[in-house]
Order: sequence, then structure tokens, then C-alpha cells
Amino acid sequence: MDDAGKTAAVAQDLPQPAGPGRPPSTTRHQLQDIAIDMFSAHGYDEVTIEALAAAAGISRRTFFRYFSSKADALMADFDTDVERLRSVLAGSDPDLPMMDAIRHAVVAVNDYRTDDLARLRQRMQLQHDNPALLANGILHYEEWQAAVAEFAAGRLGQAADDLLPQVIARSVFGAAYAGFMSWLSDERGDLSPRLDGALRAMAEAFQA
Amino acid sequence: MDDAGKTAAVAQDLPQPAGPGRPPSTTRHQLQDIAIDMFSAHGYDEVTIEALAAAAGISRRTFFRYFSSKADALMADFDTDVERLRSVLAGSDPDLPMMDAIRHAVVAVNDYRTDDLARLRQRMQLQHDNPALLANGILHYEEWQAAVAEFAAGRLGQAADDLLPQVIARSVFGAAYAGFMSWLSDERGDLSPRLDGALRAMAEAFQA
DNA sequence: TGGTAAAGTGCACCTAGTGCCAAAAACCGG
DNA sequence: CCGGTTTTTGGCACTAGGTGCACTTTACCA
Repeated sequence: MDDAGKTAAVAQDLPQPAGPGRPPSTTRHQLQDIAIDMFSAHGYDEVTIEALAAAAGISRRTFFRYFSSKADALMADFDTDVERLRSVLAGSDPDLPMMDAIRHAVVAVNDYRTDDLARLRQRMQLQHDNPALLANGILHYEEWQAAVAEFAAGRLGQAADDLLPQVIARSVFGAAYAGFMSWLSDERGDLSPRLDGALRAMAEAFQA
Repeated sequence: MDDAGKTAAVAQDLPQPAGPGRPPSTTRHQLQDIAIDMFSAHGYDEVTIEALAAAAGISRRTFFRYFSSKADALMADFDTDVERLRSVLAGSDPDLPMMDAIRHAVVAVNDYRTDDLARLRQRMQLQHDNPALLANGILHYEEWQAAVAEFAAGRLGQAADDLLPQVIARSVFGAAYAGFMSWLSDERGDLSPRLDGALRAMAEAFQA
């Protein structure tokens, strides 16, 4: 399957067709990469949007055409991740118990290639170190939780904003996030087993 | 026990002793009340700190001596809530199963009096309606989760940042938050049963 | 009455974010 | 080759949150 995995995230950034009008000077991904590097190197607060835009060869004003906020520069592809989560959940085996289906989907969606994983680690590290990034991140995670809630609701024959689907979605997220943090604290560990372990641990913990 | 419950939160705002130096013009609670009212009435984004400070009879600069940010104006007493959670957890019956202890503590800490509950509802509503407030809130909730994680770690004989305590703390928070949201969506419902129900639902959901 | 400590205030300044409008750079049909 | 169209870019002015610093106000105490 070559680099089809990468394409999923980059695709919408490179619509080769090139219709009329002036072509974009850069892409969200390019900007994200620059942002990750600069934030990691000098600290989030110390990097002004001015400097970031300059490094990318665009103007300050143009930066805000690519991202609605400075913190969002790290969330370029997360929204597509949520889309992938949605589709994986939708296509999961109906005979599989709900929690297993969710766990498999979460692990599958986060099965990045090595270099993407390194990038993700940098991003999570920044988010872990800087409150502003964590705060902003949660706004995106709401969508992630909504995706899980909708799936759970479908399985349970309830509405997505009913108590049980929400409890499941939000506690699953919490467990998954703990898995991410655990992975982050280990210099050399794989993400998938951490996520799987975290979600299994939750299920087990609440049986005793 | 009269209004001892209220005192817990207000106490540190009214240190009657009055040592040397100029006495404060107001309190964090007063400011919070004003903020809740103004935000609810005109919308969070529309209320400038200038206006808020003016309504409280202080200067813009002074506002930032009470709160480190505009959004924090709604979090005046949350940090003391976390302290209460910590002490309730610490004093819980060692024979009680961990999850029961956590559930009881969470419910107990959120057993507000009627008027405080109305205030809490307003606060949660604002937080639900405004992304900036939700984002800021999560920063405080990290402390809440840390309190639960430390308790769980103690019970399990692990470190607070080990995987399992973190999974428990973060999933419990997720479930509790779902309980809060459920309570919020009902015009007339009690908070305690929602929280209790949410935490029980989580335990049950992960057994099947 | 003067001193000291704590709180308030004014001011200058930086940066994130937005609205508006003009300029640049691609494409198209003639 | 040219003018029109479309899309992105960029400059400019402006608002508002947040901070550092120096100074003033208001209390208590000796």
C-alpha cells in the first residue's frame, strides 16, 4: 500500500487540478511542520505569529487564513483523524462487542508510520508542556468524543447526547488520553500497545 | 451544620483579622458573581474586562490581581473544590472499594446548596456555550484529575502518573463531566443523582 | 505623627485576532 | 497577446487581553 497512509492526511492539501485564481503559497501541513519546529526550539510563547509567518514566507495576515489561531497551527490534521475514526467505527463488525469495536478503531486510527509518529510525539509534548495548547486541544477533542458518542448511541439505540453514550465517549477519551500520556513519558515505546492497554485497563478496572 | 458548606468556599475571601496595609476593595467571589451575571446577560465575548472591572468598582489593572485571565473569573472557587475532593478522598473508608469511594467523594463534593447549585448551573452553561471557557476550564480540571489519580495510586500501590491511576482518573472525570452535561440539559434535575448515575453507568457499561 | 505594609492605579507596551480593501497571480475566452 | 475573472495574498487600522513598572492610596502600629 506504499504511502497511501500519508496521502490520507496530505491529499486535501495538494489538489493538483489547479483551477483559476492565484495558487496558495503554502499548505497547512507545511505551516504545521514549521510551527512544531519553532515551538519546540524556542517555546510556544516566544514564537510570534509574525516570526512563524516569516519563516513560512507568508504574511501575518495570511497565516490566519490557514489557521484561526496560533494554537491551531498544531491541529492541522486532527480533524481528518476524527473523520477516519468515524469511518472506521462505521465500518466495524456489528458482531463485535461495542467496547472492543471502539478499542480497535482507536488503535487503528492511531497506527501512524514511524515519522508521523515522531511528529505526533512532538505535538503531544508541546501540548503537554504548554497550557494554552492543551486548552485549545480540548476543543478539537470534543469532536473526537462526539464521534465515539454517535457510534455508541447507534449501538445502544439511544441519542448521541443521552447520558450513557456520553459517559462512554468521554470516559473512553479519558482512558485513551492517559494512554497517550503514558506513551509520551516513555522515550521508546510504541503507541498502539499503550492505547490498547489503556482501554483494556479501563474495562478491567471497573469490573472489580 | 448551618451554612458551613458555604463557608468552606468563602472563608479565605473574608480573613476578618485585617492586618496592616490597605484592605482589598472586593473579593474573588464578588467578581465572579458579577462576571457570571454580565457574561450571561451579554455574552462572554461582548463583555470587556474594562466593563467588568468598572461594574465591580475596580480598575482594569486590578482585575488581573484577582484573576490571571478573563476566563478564570468563573473559576474562583474551583480550586478549593479540588481541595475538598482531596480531603474527602483521603478520609474515605479504606474498606470501601476504590470506585465506590471515588463515586461517593465526587457526589459529596458536589452536594451544593440550592443557590450555589443555581450559580454552578449558570457557570456550566457559560462554559458549555463558549469554547474559550471550556478550554480554560480543562486546565483546572487537570488538578481535579490529579487528585483522583493520587488517590487511586495510593489504593493500588502505584505512582500517580502510572498508567492505571491515570486511566482511572481521566475516565472518571469523563464520566462525571457527562453527568454534569446531562444535568445541565435538564431544566429541573438534581445534580447528585446524575453524577452518581453517570459513574455507576460507566462501571456497568464496561462489564458487558 | 510618622513609618510600614498591602492593595490599587495609571501608563506604556506587546501580541493575538479581525474587518476591509487593494494588489498579485493564476486561469479563461477572444 | 489581452482584458476579464477568480482566488489568494498582503497591508493597514483597530480592538482587546495580558504584563511590567513605578507610584499612590489606605489601612495599622509604634
